[in-house]
Amino acid sequence: MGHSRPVDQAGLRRGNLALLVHTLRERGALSRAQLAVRSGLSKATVSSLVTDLELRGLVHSAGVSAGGQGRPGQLVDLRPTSVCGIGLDIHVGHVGVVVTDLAGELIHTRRVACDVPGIGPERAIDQLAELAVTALREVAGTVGPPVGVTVSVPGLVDTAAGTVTLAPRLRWRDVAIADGLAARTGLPLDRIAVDNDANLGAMAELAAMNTGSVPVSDLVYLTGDFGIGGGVISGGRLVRGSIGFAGEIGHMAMDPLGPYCSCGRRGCWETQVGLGALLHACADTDDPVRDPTLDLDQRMRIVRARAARDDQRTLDALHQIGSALGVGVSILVNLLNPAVVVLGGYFAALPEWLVEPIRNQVVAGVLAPGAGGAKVVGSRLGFTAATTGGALAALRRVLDDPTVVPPMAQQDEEAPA
Amino acid sequence: MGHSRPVDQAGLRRGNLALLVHTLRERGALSRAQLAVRSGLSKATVSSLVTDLELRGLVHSAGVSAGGQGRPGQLVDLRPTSVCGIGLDIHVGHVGVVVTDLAGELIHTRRVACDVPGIGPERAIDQLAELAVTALREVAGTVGPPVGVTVSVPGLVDTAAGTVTLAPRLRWRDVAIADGLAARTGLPLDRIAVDNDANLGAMAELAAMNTGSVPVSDLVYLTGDFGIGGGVISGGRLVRGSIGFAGEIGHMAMDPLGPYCSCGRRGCWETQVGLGALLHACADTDDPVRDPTLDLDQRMRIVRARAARDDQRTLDALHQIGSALGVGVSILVNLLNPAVVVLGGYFAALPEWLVEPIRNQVVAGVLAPGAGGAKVVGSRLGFTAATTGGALAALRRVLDDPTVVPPMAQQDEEAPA
DNA sequence: CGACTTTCGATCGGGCCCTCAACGAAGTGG
DNA sequence: CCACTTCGTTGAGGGCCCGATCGAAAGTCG
Repeated sequence: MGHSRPVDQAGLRRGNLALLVHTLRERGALSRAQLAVRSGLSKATVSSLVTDLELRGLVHSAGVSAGGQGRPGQLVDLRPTSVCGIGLDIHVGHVGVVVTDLAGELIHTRRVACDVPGIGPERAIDQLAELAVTALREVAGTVGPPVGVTVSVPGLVDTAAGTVTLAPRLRWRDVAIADGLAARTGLPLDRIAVDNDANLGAMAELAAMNTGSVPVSDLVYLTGDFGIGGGVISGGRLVRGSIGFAGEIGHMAMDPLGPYCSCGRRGCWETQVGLGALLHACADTDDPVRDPTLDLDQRMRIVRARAARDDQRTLDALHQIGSALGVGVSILVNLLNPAVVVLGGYFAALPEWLVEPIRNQVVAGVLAPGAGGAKVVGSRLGFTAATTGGALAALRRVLDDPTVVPPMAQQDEEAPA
Repeated sequence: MGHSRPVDQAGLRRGNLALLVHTLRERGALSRAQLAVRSGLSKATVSSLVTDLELRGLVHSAGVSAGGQGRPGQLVDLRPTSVCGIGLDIHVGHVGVVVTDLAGELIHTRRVACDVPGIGPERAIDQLAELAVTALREVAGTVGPPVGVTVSVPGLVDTAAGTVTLAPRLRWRDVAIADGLAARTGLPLDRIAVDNDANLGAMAELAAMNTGSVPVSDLVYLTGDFGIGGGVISGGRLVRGSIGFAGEIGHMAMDPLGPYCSCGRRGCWETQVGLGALLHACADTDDPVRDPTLDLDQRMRIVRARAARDDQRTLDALHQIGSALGVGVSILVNLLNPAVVVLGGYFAALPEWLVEPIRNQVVAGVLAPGAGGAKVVGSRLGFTAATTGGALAALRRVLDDPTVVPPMAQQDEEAPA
């Protein structure tokens, strides 16, 4: 098993620094005394840790706590602008970038249309590097240096090597993205990560979910346009599989007599619920929503408009897709018992019509009473889920080990680049 | 998220003690110097930790390491007899017990036929308690005190409360097993755990798998007789789901037009691959293998014998079951990318005929080339997997925190009861 | 056969970290 | 103006890990 992690007291310190940062992220500004209670550490230790974090610029004073008798506490809060995380996104038709601050707030985003399969890996990585560099230049005045970059890819990824093993829809195979980005941007290689888009989307949705009061640690995220991907989180951890290929859910065999799939098999789930199936069901060939040159967002807007005015063919199509989604989701819920199933990708544009039929199928198809408590919801992040997840994944380096940010000699506002 | 674990240096010590115990379990007897290298700790620390473990009776000297020049190392090894773990098992037709020593070696096992649904929970727990007490009496001379008891149940379990939420095949609902066992045996309540049979089986198979040189941390375990259960391990951790209902795999909807299932729905996987489907396919009603009064082992022996002498109807039936298994396993492999799929329950009695058709389906039905490296193998533990897993789960208490075993005043061989 | 080399394991001092207790600081309420 | 309460800092204390040192126990080689 992976139990090989020797612990020294530097690691202990790291863990407790991270504990305070996490506590502040979840609960907002707190006084040292409150931090001590929330974290379970002693007041003395919290004082020491907070001083440390202040020196690193990760937290700062935030006024005094009001109310109550006794001496008011001096609030401590994260200094969101201390560092930033960068998420990059490659898709078939575009590349994108998201920059968030330490609190996970979005501070910059951009998307550029780009025929990725057409121009090939090298020029696509050029584009990515340019996006990253310009984004960094734009946010340089308002936020600290980036702690990392994570690239989202719709395909199979070797996260350890930072390479794309196989991305059929990009027509990529064995592309060393991390190396390429490091060479172009000058960023250190160990701060560049590559991951699957559904995995990153799942992490982003999990984070968005956990701003509420009820913590969620088991979640399934579905993303898709023409293909369908899945991201699974169990116990707060991503389910990656033995070689990182988990979540390849679009090719579940749902119907041995179904239509042929691009993978060569029949009746894969994505032939039933992929964007192709929806468009086929709701419009004829010459319909504008089936115009492949149109942007995906625009086509979704058309479908939404038709559904909103109760166009019967569109409603029927959505119901059909929703039911087929529900059958597959039932399998996932039976197997994984998530607290939430999040619909991302193009599904996120149509929750009003998809959630209900899915729920019905799930309640009917899951053994556990009440579907084991599983809720089905539309994504809050939509098409930016994966990119946001990439930025959060980059921030995780700091969140899990605040000592990666070097202490500053003085209490300067900005760290050097 | 579940990040709320304040760390003090007692916890640090605990972690490093556990690290040594784990290292010894995996690598066998090692000298202190080797332990230092393997664990990443310093020699000085290892010396201190080993002295601590010796005082607790968990390790002992085991000769000297041969070969090489320089002073020979004094080998340290686990003292397997220091403590034991107890696994109890409830099934429809029997109750059972397994006792293992600290190394996981089986030192006692017993199975008693018992009509559990007929006699009801109270008398079934009586039986369990009696099994546990007699087992403890029998092993008292050869092994130390039990560190815990884990009860395996074929159904939905609330592990936190130690209760069975729902076990249709036992006709149990909301049965407080842990409380009942504690009252009957006098064992402390916090050392009695309850878990699902497939989960425990998965953990047992994982442990059996990891005695080899290639570590496995992603595994799917299938168990079944008339119903089918699943245990999923990802990254070395059990996938439990948000309320512990993960792995309810028998009721995946595989065929909307399939036969009716006991759950009221149609085409559940277990209607295709459950024991009922096999028996129905391979024998007429009056055939002895369909005699419900016969022991399951015996019926499997008959089927094996027929298949071994190439009885066509039996071979066809096994091929049919194997193919249907393969379709479902393909879904699991696509979604979870395990390194191994272990066939437990009655499947474990027939691997020669089931593994091949499953493999074929999986290779054909999984997107990742070579099925993502997933191997399909028969269980090594057979029907005792869940019970053995229970004993291992009980031992985990010591393995993860060796300080639960109190230090002895002298180097006595046996600890007091 | 004896000195040298190599490796092992125990011990000691040092440094880091967390905790407890004590204390001054900074408010509120009477 | 004085208790009273709560906050945050400080210093003493103890636990833990680590590096260095040293004696012990082999093998090696002349």
